[in-house]
Amino acid sequence: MGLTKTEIFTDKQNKLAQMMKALAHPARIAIIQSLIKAEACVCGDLVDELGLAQATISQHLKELKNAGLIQGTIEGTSVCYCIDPKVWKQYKEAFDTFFVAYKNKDNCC
Amino acid sequence: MGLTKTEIFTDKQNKLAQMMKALAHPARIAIIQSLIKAEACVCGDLVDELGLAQATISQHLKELKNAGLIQGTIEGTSVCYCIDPKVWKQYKEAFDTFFVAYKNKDNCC
DNA sequence: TATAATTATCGTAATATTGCGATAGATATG
DNA sequence: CATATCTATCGCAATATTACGATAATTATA
Repeated sequence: MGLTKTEIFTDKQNKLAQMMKALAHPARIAIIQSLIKAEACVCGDLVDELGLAQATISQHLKELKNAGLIQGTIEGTSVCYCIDPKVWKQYKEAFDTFFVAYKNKDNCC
Repeated sequence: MGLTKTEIFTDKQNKLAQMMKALAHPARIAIIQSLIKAEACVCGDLVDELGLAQATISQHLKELKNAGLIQGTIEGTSVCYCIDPKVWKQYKEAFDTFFVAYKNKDNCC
């Protein structure tokens, strides 16, 4: 086992879970927040900023890239990473929809 | 290795990542959505509803309980689970704050 | 072309997660 | 009290994640 049974859930449920997963690590939260503050960033800056090895940062950046949240454009010897506004909006809306679904009705438990 | 270095991140970053992790599985998303729809629920119903074994459901419920998102009150031989409104609100606000921080400025990359 | 600078990838070790059968624990009912 | 019902926990196997050193790949510069 150890394998999530995606086939028994809806596409939306699987997608939302994957979105959550993309952000379910403090390093990736920190990277995103750093990109927001800087509006642009290269991996090297992040290695200095966070306390993780270059290989580790690169791996987290790859996951964020796979999630679609960030894009990287090559700029000389370095890479400029930034947030993808469209995907960010999709995330925001998906999360909003999820959290808005529950209204506290005080009529249970 | 294999151990997240929480000590190099802020409390907020660690907490937000943990919140994301609590919801980073389709079964837990499905459980929450089921609780929202039913306004109350027992574990047995979820076992029928989702296609996972009772032990697995119980494990996911435990994680959601640890995350504070749900509460369980014993009701005879079964347990009535429901969402904790206060914690839900905290989650909602934390997520909102995170997603609102980025404004698309079209002046990068 | 050689060197420096920067990022990606590979390989590996340690830890975490997922799923489930088996079983224990708790409570209602006969 | 014995039995049925329901949930929690244990133990295990399979897979995933995290972290990092070493190294490859790419591009700028001397």
